[in-house]
Amino acid sequence: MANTKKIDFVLLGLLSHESYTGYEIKMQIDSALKYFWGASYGSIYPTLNQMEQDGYVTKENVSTNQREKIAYTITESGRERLREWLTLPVEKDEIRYETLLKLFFGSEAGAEETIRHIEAFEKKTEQQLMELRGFEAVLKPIKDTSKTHLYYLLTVEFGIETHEAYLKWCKEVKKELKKENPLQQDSHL
Amino acid sequence: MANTKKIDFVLLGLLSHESYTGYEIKMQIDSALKYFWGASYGSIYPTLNQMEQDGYVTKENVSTNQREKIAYTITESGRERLREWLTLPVEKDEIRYETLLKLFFGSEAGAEETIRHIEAFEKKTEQQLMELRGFEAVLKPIKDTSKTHLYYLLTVEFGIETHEAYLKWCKEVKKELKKENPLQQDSHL
DNA sequence: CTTACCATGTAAGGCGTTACATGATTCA
DNA sequence: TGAATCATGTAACGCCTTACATGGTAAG
Repeated sequence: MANTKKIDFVLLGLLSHESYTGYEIKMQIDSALKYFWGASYGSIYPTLNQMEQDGYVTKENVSTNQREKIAYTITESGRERLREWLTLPVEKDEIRYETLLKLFFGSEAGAEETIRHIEAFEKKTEQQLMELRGFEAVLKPIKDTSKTHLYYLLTVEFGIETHEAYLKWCKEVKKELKKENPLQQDSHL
Repeated sequence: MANTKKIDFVLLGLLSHESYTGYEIKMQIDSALKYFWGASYGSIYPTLNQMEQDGYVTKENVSTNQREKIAYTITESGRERLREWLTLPVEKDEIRYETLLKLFFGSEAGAEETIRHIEAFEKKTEQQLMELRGFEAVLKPIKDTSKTHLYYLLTVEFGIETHEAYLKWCKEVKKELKKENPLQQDSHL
């Protein structure tokens, strides 16, 4: 009851910025939203069709030659639905970090094994942080040219702050676990 | 294929620390794991029964008077299965933050509305941070008495670092959004 | 005596990923 | 000419939450 599906609002939100094809929506999700949300084609395309039937979006054939291409545009009714959801309180923020699970149960496998997971997490975090800083560099200069740029930038700043915190934490964890297991050196590729 | 369910390992992991009833497992998940994982009775009880049939845990009736109570204990085979999973690389760490979604699409609702979500997030973060510091205060003095305490503490430190980062970020976001909407004052209850 | 908590479980159904299916276009 | 990318979609199925069902015990 409390938990309604969010995919409708993800699509409506993206389409409130500009018109997109299903494929472009997927690309947006995989770049801009990927640090806090995800979705697959198997949920995007059917939802788009459903929302067209419900009058929240309109579809337009923009095929070039033989390559079929359908652009979706939000309607006023769709915008209203989005705004309505936007005023509702947040239902749930959740994280599911398998890395933390493996750390929590790490005593069964030992410090050495656990350090490996932390180092993998650290490496991934560093890469993502670089990407986020790239977004930041693009968005910061244009943040006053459009509201959407500012809001986008603020979510990027969230990613940066949290990823920096992750890295700081990784260092502490490694230090602590290497006390457990004094032979362990920094592993290099 | 890549994504196998984790509930088995959550239960096995908890039972590797000590024997529990299904009810106690749920309490553990809702206190120690809740910052990075969740599970409901509807998945806990059936999984426990399945794992008993598979020989990963044994059950023991520990009912007191009329109150039925079943304690589960991990077997050597269960421990092996846990250790095996522990050596496998992490498949996925994910976050699903509705707050970030509402911020990303915030331009449709406006700064004032969006600030409300940030303030709600900030308040919840402060409460959770207090709870995490409580855990830290308990665990820090005993971290050398058991490996499990140390690993538990490290996950608590993760919560503390990230929640502090959240709070820092909330301040920046509020500052930035209030520029957008200069009439907005700090809201007080 | 009733509310809150202890305790175990099942059934229905939602949600959404994974895998599959199909075909055009671009580039090396 | 084969691989990568563009592009749309469906079907199967897995996973897990929600809601329901049942009953004991402790405290006020």
